[in-house]
Amino acid sequence: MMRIASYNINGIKARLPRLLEWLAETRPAVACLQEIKTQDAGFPEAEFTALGYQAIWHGQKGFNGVAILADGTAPVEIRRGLPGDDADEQSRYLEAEVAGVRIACIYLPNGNPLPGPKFDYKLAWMERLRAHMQGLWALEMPVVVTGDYNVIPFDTDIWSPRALAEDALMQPASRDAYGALLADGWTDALATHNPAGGVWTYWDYQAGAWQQDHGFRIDHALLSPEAADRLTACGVDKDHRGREKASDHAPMWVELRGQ
DNA sequence: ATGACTGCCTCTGGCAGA
Repeated sequence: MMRIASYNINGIKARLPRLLEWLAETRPAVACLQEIKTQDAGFPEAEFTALGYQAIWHGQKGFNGVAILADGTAPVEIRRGLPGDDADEQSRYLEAEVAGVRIACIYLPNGNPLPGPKFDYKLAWMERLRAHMQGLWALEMPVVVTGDYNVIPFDTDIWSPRALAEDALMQPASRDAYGALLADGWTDALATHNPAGGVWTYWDYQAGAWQQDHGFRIDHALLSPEAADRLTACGVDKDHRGREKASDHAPMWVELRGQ
């Protein structure tokens, strides 16, 4: 069994005690982190080494930033940065191989406000992602593309579709771009195992969203057929959202048979 | 309801997040 988790931690410096606690308690084989919000030099590598995890990371000053941690082994880095735009300097993509599984850690652009350049960037980024994922598909190996997609795929993925109807996370263009990935054949693990929806990975800090369970699902794991064939379980570590100084996201994970 | 929180770097207020 191999558990691969994704966690938008909203600042690795502010979150480090919670993050180390989660790793120690749940011990995923692989942890994909988003929004580390630090430059490369500020990444707390030693803290993870002490826990038995080896890491690669792609940081950026103040915003964004992604990392991949592996338990007891070094993630073999394949790529940093999403291809398709040489002018894109935002740290949102990191790809590695761990135990025969290709793992892509993504932090897809939020896209607000819209219309405007940020929403255009989001849609362009999603087109680039689709093109790159078609190359991953062709590898015919287990591939897991996981992270913060910043897309609420269906109305059943939010407590109130009307609440975010005007938001970039729910725009038809955002959903269509996500739907194109599903049409290409990628398996949305959480959606497949929870066809009725109602599973959240994010609760806003504001307006008592957590207390009222006003959440939605934007953190996803898309699996190639070779990975989907090995999918035995998936879930959300919801209780970690309710802890002191928590991220506004909860970790989500998939379990693959073997290795 | 121009609302609400939180983190970052710091022009300690403005930006970004979702």
